[in-house]
Formats: sequence, structure tokens, C-alpha cells
Amino acid sequence: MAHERRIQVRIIPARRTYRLRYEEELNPAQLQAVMHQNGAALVIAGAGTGKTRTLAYRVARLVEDGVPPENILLLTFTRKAARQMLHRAAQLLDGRCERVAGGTFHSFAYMILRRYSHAVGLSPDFTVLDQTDAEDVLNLLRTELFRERRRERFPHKRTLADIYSTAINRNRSIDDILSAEYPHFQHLLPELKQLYDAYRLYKRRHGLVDYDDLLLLLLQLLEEHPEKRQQLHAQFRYVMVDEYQDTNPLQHRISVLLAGPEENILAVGDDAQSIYSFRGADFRNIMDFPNAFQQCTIITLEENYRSTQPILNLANAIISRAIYGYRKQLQSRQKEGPSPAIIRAEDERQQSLFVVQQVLALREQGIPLSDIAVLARASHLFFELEIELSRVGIPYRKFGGLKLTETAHIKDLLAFARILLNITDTVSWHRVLLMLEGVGPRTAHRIIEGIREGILRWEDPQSIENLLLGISPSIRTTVIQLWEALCTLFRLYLRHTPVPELLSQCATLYRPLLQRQYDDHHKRWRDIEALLALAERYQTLQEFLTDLTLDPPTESVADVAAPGSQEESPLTLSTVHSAKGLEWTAVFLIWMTDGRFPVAWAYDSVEAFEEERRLFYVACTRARRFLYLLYPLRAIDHESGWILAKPSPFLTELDESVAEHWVLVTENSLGTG
DNA sequence: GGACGGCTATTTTTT
DNA sequence: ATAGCCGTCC
Ligand SMILES: Nc1ncnc2c1ncn2[C@@H]1O[C@H](COP(=O)(O)OP(=O)(O)OP(=O)(O)O)[C@@H](O)[C@H]1O
Repeated sequence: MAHERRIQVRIIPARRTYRLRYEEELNPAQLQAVMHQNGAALVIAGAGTGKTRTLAYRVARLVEDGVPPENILLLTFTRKAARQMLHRAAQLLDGRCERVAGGTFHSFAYMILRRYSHAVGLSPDFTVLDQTDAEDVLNLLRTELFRERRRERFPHKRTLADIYSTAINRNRSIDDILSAEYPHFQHLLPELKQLYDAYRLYKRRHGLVDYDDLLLLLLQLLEEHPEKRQQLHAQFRYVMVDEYQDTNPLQHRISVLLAGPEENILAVGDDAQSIYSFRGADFRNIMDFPNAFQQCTIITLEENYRSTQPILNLANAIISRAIYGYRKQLQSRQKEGPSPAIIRAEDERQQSLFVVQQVLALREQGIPLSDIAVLARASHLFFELEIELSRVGIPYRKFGGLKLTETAHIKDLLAFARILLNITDTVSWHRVLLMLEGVGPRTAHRIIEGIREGILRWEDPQSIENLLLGISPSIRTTVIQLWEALCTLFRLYLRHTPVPELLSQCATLYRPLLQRQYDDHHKRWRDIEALLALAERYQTLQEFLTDLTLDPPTESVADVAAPGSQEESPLTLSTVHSAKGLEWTAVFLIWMTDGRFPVAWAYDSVEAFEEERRLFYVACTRARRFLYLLYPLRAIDHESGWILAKPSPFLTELDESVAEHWVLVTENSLGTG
């Protein structure tokens, strides 16, 4: 063996191999965001550029890299969005991704506050009030505080809630908000402050927390309890936030604190899609995001994968007129496609007829109803169309507007359940008492005074007598009957009766009252049955009620399924707000008239007007291929009957070239007239 | 005194 | 859907 060849072997540094082919599924900028390691990063990009997709892949990538899913936190705008994204990641990789902590700021806050309740002075079983619950509390306190006085106009309960909420979310005083937004109520400042104090006291006494408190208390926990903050950093080593343009100042500060010294936070958003300023959101948060950290990688995504270029040309034209924000131009590889159509209808009915006709035509072409959406600025603008859809038998689902949990009959039913959880829940008592025949605000108030004092006790059924002194015999009997029924329910509750069973007992008690109160009780009873079905999955009443407020069933009450079409997946009707982040092959946007979109009061301020414009931009960028913008020329006005409507300025300011203009004419069919 | 029916005018968007 | 207002009834 004279010549022995010596071959040197060396260790090649491991090239990380992934199960997913990220570089094939993502463009270079998306890939950069997905592979981003440590430190803060901001992905700022226009509609349809794959921000959501990027987040899903980043979850998968982190998990693949061995980050325990529990150490990842994904904050999104709705809980549904979080679920879908994690589900997507799980499909891409494996089930571990479902274990990632995900939800809204509010649901995350709830989870953390449950864990550290004592640190912020809460009892661990605190309850969350939704918007309408908060309004009900304010309403009750208002009548109690100012019962004898004041004939003059007091703000609507909704306005009250809005004033207080805006003050908190924007970190301003009530005085500031009044002078900025409600100057006509400025003289009521002392009363409004008094009411606010009463509201805070009420919440504290009853262990209640509203949406704003969730954020406020989480922030307080992070700021004032360094050891808790460190525990949270240790747990959530990678934080991701979607839709950052719609965070409010509280959420922004929470995000920064959650990122901690390692600054492992990745935020995603589009300043041109900021549409929640009425909730305190401020698109400047996304602009300021990089400044909050030592170092921040900024990634922009340029290519739109959703829509055809004609649709993007229109979207670009809309946003190029915006006063605020970064300029950007959306570009697509799909250069060809039908032009968006701007369509003039004579009136609302003709608008509905066209939508129905065109939906059917698209379905003929093979586009399923589930790939089509009709959008509008406000949910009541669908009423007429809904009638027409039902008549023709097109199944649809409606999102946005009045939610199931906000309807009077569902709130009535839940009031019974709430009394079982907390006998001093005076708001629920108020609701329930007013349902009884012969009981009005005055009697209810007298009874509730006693309940507030703690006179009524489950252990002592006779205690009700003390509340009924001086009340007429027939009303006494009614109230006592109610109380006895409640006591029976309470015994069931103590025996850990399953939630659906317990609620169904509440419903049995409620049913005659429902029938007495509402002419359309059949329809309402179906809603109650729907609610009972939702309760099936829950172990405790607490959990159920909390989920109803933190993750309310978004679908509005829609019950149309024409015979024979049960199998077909339905058409979507949605407010533009609720359509955020979603996409459809064909999108109709109805009621593009001046005063409806933009809403009339948006003319009061540049900020409001600009937000309407962004909202319009969001609406148009939901469409993949077909976009129809409709405006009826005539509308009904309360005072003058028919009035001539003008098309939205957002339409008239557009260049002729970005859309086709259609005019509808109704065929005079066979002289039936 | 208080409940209640019937009238009118006003109603955005949502965690 | 909700609030305020007013007349009527118990
Ligand atoms: N690299 C890619 N290759 C193929 N399809 C992509 C790619 N990136 C995104 N898409 C597709 O483009 C569409 C829009 O993506 P996505 O919803 O993630 O965008 P987005 O930026 O979150 O939009 P928006 O801001 O409007 O919510 C989706 O159908 C997505 O699957």
C-alpha cells in the first residue's frame, strides 16, 4: 500500500433544515419576517400582502425551532382571528401550534388578571361587563343619582359609556373629552364626574370589570409589579401582534412592556387600515412602534396576492388622496381582471334587485355563495336586501351590528343566571323585576334598595318579606312567586347542575314573561334555543358568561335558509368593520351615497372623514376579482320623504379610468306595471 | 302614585 | 331598539 490517500473529514456547520419549505411558500420579505430571530420587528404593509399569512408561518417556524408553544403569545383583533391563524399554523406543521397562547388583548388581560387578581385588588372570580352591560349599569346609576332633579337633557347611556371609555383609552380626562367631542354637554361635567365615581364604586363593590378595566389593570400589573412582569417575560418569550394600526395607547404600552428587555416582539399592520378610532385606536401607534425599542427591524411587503390589478388601481387611487400615512402602491401579478363597477341605482329596491341578480349570475359562473360578500357601512343598511334575499331563497349569514348577546331577550334570560351568581347584582334584578306585570321603575327601585343593603339572602327565603313592605298585595304575590322560583334555581345551581340544564330552567321561568312582553316571541325563543346550544360546551356558568362577553358569537341574528338550500354554504353580509382581514372573490359595497358612506357626521372633523376613507379602502381591498360599488339615487328622509341622494365623494373624486360606470334600468316586465 | 300603552324622533362601527 | 312625553286606568 504505497499510496494511501488521506482525505480530511470535517464537520460542516449544521444548516438548519425545516420541515416546511418556507422559501417556496413566501416571498423574500415575508421570509425575512418569518425567520426574524431576536429583537423588535415591524411588518408594515398594505392590504392583501400576506401579513396574516406571515404570522401563521412565523408561529410554525418558531415551534419548529423548538420554542415551546406556551412561550409564544399571539395577540389579534378578534379571538376568532387568533384561532384561525393558529389552526392554519397547526395544519402547516402540527398540533403543537394550537397550544400557542392566542387571543385579543382583552382576553389575554382576563387570563393574566385571573392569575394575579390579588395584585391588582380583584377577587379571583371577578366578572367582565360587556359594552351593553356597562351601559345598563350607567343607566341605572344615572336614574338613581339624578332621579329627583334635572329635566334637562342628559347624555344617552351609549354616549356616557363612550365618554368614559374614550377618556380611559386615550388617557385623557373627562373634561378633555367633553370639550373635544361633546362641547354641548360641558356644563354637565360635575354630574358626569359624579356618575363616573358611582360607576367605579359599583364595579368595585360587585367585583365587576369592564373592557377598559381589563387593559388598565393589566397595564397597572405590568408597571407596578416588576416581579410579575418578569414572570410574564419568562413565559411569553415571543410576542406577536396583528393589526397594530388599531391598537389604542393602552394596548401600545402593554405591548412595549410585554416585549421586555429582550424586545422579542413582532408587530404587523397597515396604517391605511386603521378604522377603530372610536375605540381609542390611533394609527400613530404603528408609526411610533420602532421608537419604543432600542432597535427595530422594519420590513415592508410590496406584493399583493389577493386582488387583480384593476381592483388595486382603484384602491391605490382612494388611498393616494389620504392626508395621513405612508404612501404606498399595491401591485399584483394578476394584471388582468374585470374593472370595478360603479353602479347607479334609482332607489334602494333597484339596488337590492341588482345585487340578487348579480349574485345569482356569479353563482351560475361557478363562484360559490361563500366566496361572495355584500358589505355596507352600517348593518341596518341590509334590511331591505335581506327581505329580497329571503324572498328569492338565497341563504346568507350576517355579521356585525346587533349581536345575539345584545338583544333584549337574551339579556333578560342571562339576568336570571346572573342573579344566581350574585344575589346583589342590582342591574340584573332591575331587568327581572321590570318584566313582572304591575312592576315599574318605582317599585323596582324600592325593592332594589333593600337588595343592595344585603337584606335578601338565599338561606332565608322569608327575607323577601322585608323588601315588600308597603307594596300592594297583588304585586307582592308576583314578586314572591318569582323569588321562590329563583330559590329553586339556586338549589339546582348549588348542586352543580350542568350549565345547559340550569339555563334551560331559567328559560322555562322566563318563557311566559317573554310571551307577555313581545309579539314576536317565537323568533326570540329560537334565539334562546340557540344560546342554550352554545352553553353545551361549558362546565361552569362563570366560564360561559365570560366567554359570551370576551368572545361573543359575532353572527347577527339571521335565520334564513330557504327550503332545499340547507346544504349550500351561505352568502355573507357584513359591516366593513367586521370584514377586516377577510377576503372574497366578489364583493358588493352598497349604499355608497353621501351621508351614508361617509356618514354625515364625518364632515365634522378631518380625522373622522379620513377614517371613513380608510374604511372605504378596507372595503375595496377585500375583493379578489369582482368589485361592485352601488349607490341608490333616491333615499328616504325622515322629514321630507323622498330626497335626492348624491353619490359618495369617494366615488366622484375617482378618476374615470379606474372604474366602469353602470346605470340600472328596471325592465317594465310584460306590462304588469 | 304608579304602571302602561301609544305616540314621536333618533339609531355607526366593536373588544 | 330606546327614550321621552302624555293620557288613561288601577
Ligand atoms: N407568498 C404568497 N404566496 C401565495 N399567496 C400568498 C402569499 N402571501 C399571501 N398570499 C395570499 O394572499 C391573500 C392575502 O393574504 P393575507 O390575508 O395574509 O394578507 P394581509 O396582509 O393580512 O391582508 P389584510 O391587511 O387585507 O388583512 C391570502 O389569500 C394569502 O393566502
